Amino acid sequence: MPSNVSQAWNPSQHEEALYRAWEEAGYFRPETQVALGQADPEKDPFVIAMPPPNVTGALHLGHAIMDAVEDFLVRYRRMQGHPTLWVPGTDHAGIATQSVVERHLEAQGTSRSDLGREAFEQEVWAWKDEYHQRISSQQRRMGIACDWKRERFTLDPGLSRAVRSSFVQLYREGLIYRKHYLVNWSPRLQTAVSDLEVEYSEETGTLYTFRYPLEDGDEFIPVSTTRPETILGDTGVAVHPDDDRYRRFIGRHAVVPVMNRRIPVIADEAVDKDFGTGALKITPGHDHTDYEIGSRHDLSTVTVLDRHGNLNENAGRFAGLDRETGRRHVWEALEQEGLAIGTVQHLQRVPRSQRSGEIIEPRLSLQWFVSMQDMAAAASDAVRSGEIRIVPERFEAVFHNWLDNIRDWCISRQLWWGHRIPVWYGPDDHEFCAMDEDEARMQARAHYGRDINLRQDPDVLDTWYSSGLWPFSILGWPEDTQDMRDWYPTTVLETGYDIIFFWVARMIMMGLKFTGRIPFHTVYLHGLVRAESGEKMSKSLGNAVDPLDLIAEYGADALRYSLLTGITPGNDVQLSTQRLQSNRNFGNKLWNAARFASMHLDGVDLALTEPANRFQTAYAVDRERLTCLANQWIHDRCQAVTADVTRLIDSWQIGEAGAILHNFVWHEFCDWYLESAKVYLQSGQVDTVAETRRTIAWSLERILRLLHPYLPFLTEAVWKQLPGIPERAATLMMARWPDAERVQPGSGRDYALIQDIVRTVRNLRSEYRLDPGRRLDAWLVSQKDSELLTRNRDILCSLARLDAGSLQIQTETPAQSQTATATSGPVTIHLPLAGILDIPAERTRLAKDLESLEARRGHAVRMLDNPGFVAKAPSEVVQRERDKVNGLTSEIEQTRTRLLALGT
RNA sequence: GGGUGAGUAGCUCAGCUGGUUAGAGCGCACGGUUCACAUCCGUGAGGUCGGGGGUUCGAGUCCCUCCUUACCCA
Repeated sequence: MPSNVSQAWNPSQHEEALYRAWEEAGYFRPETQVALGQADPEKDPFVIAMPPPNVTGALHLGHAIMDAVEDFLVRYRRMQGHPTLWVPGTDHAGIATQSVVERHLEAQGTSRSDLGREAFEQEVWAWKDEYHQRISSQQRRMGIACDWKRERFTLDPGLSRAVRSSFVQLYREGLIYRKHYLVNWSPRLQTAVSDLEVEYSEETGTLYTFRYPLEDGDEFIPVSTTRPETILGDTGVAVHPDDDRYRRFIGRHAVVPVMNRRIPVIADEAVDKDFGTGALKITPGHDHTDYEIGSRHDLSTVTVLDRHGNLNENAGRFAGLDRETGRRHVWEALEQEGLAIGTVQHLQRVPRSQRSGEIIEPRLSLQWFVSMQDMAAAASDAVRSGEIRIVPERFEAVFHNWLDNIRDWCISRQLWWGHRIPVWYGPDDHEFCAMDEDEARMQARAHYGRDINLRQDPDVLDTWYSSGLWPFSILGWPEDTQDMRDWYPTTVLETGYDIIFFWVARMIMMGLKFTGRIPFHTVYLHGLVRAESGEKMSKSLGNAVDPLDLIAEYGADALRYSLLTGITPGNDVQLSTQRLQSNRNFGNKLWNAARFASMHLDGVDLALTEPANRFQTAYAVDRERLTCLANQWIHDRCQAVTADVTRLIDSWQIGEAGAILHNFVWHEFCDWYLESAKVYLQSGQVDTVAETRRTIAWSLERILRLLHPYLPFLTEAVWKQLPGIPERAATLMMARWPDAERVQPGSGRDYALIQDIVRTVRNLRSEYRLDPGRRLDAWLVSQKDSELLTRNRDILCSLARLDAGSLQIQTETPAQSQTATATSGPVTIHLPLAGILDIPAERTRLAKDLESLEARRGHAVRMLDNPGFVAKAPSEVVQRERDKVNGLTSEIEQTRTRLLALGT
């Protein structure tokens, strides 16, 4: 790296160019890994099917976290030499995309029905093209290393074939069926939606109580309802069989007010005696619970609302009114007839569309369903047996709970955007389910004995149906492709916990059903990104943040690093600009450390290792032959950090691993090692300088590898400027993740003592407000470590700013009384401060030190005095406490002696 | 009604098999033009780990219970 590079890391100057170079070189493709000989064929392939973002709109931070985590995993495994494939793609998102395009058309003064189906579909395709473009450019700016050549869209021909093929199979097995059923109807979007697409919100409404007149006599049953307009569709009144108040009515008949329809009074245990009046009006056509009760008692179903949610011809004189108006009018009618009892404010659960927020209307209609029972059981088993692992584990309970109580899945949607249901009807409505119209026609000819005109079912499938096939449809299923053989099952499915039912569970069910195998081995669930205010980020709330805005300000690396280190699996993350800023600073810190290194490595010929796989090439440094303490220390620390980071990542603790790297790079490598190395580099001793240069290069290169999955751009930019290695491995992306070597236990002790002495001197300097630039005289008194101190006196002098000429390292306490004194473990430090020293203040300070030392020793002594501790705690823990007591005892002695010397 | 998460420094959060004096970033105080970096350097203050009980030689960490809060399912 030329040392005249800019003083600050400037992401925008490098990131896009680096990405283009990676992509053009084909580094994102497993084929390149193999061709270069970087991948180890013995290792398991690592495969991720990217959760396809909706083409509804641009990505927000919720997607960015997904990109960051998956890219992290992919880069990490690729560096480890696993053949690695990450397949990107997008989802057509039926209902969501259709409604945004409809809104868009509305704004232009036209509409879906004006355009007609074909023209409307063209509009949506245009929308899709635009946003697909936006999305993939956003993802490229994030730096994601996915195989763009394998990119898929859920409406691609191949994926459409997968949809039809799976549908036909389920249909033929009798697992897909069509029936009239009370489904969740979205009046504005004019379609059925699944149970999962309905959200319930607690809202204050009105509970209306009225008299349900009996057919015979003038008795009545008091009944409460939140929806008087549905009285028009009542077909029964239910009470609890054990309810003494109403038992005498059971089996008799009531009369629907206004409509004068005769309906039975029935007994059903589902009635809650303690809610309202304890009696229930039954409207099977407009309420899920009523529908079930109605089915049990063979009640007829009357539908009084049409597809727009307005009262229909069955509502008699109220026909044509909307729901709200109808409600008012019906209640007024009850009041006029003297049947109204009263109203009361009431907190109720209102079903609303997850998409549009409008109130969902239960509505009887003819829909397609998938029978879920067996598929759900198989999915549950796959997780229970451990074949599929969910991280974090607690979500397994959520997963099982849903599958164990599953209901059949309503898959038909009355939309124009999506996979058309592959069923054709004859004139008598006979169904022909087939891969395409030709095949349906052949079936029809066989059925009718002649050619006949067929019409295809107008409905499309729920988007999640095609998403459920994603992990294998993207690899070419149902064909027996090479990709299926090479890459299926995939390895990790990474996504947010909010779609565990919608998507994860369905992929497992459909994967097992259609491929006979699990679709992935591990499910890793990340938390949701919340706005700085703490609320959920969403487009409808208008608080969605475009990752590109943050990237423009802080760089992609800082954004990625913030997302990766801010997270714990399954927990939400609140992203603050402060965090982004500090992580941008971290990048800059590393950049400058590299800049410093380059000043000393420029033009230096560094020996390289010659590993069997050239991607493992490192700078040749033999730990055994290192002679300088700081060089030994940083070498050992790099090994220990490598081990820690690898272990943490392997146990999904990506955030913790990142935090360790941050602290290591900043507060060990930069603050201590490089500062120590400066001393060696200026020593003028050829061997010391050479060893230090090698060690700087080796440790910096190690750090770049460890940080690459977090900060791909910065690390690559720096790494490419290093001497020697890039010529061998071409890109840091492909450089081998380092194996950690074992470190001698206790190896860090000597350097830690040096650090402690330096800190103690700095502390004294600060307490005495000594001029920071002034070189201090000092005496270091030590019984056993004087050789160590002597050997490292240059480092001590430089880091603690001691005067080299007057630094004394000795075994005897000096007689001088005008000194500030402190202990650093076995070393006592005296700073002669004749004329400055404030003896009473010094005495106070030492007394405080003494107090703290004694408190710590007291704590340890009490532990050792406890026979249970000595007998039961592991021996190394006990030994540690013993060593502590010994060390503290001598420090206490030193401090006491000093206090005595100061007099009283 | 059932379930899950969160509650640790002023703020945002780590702390995963129980074991030094509980950490980080930001903020705060004091001091710094040390030739990689002011997107910086040095020093420091600040916490009864939500309350109570229990298990244990030892609990932020395990168990019970309660409180606050967010979310999921019905």
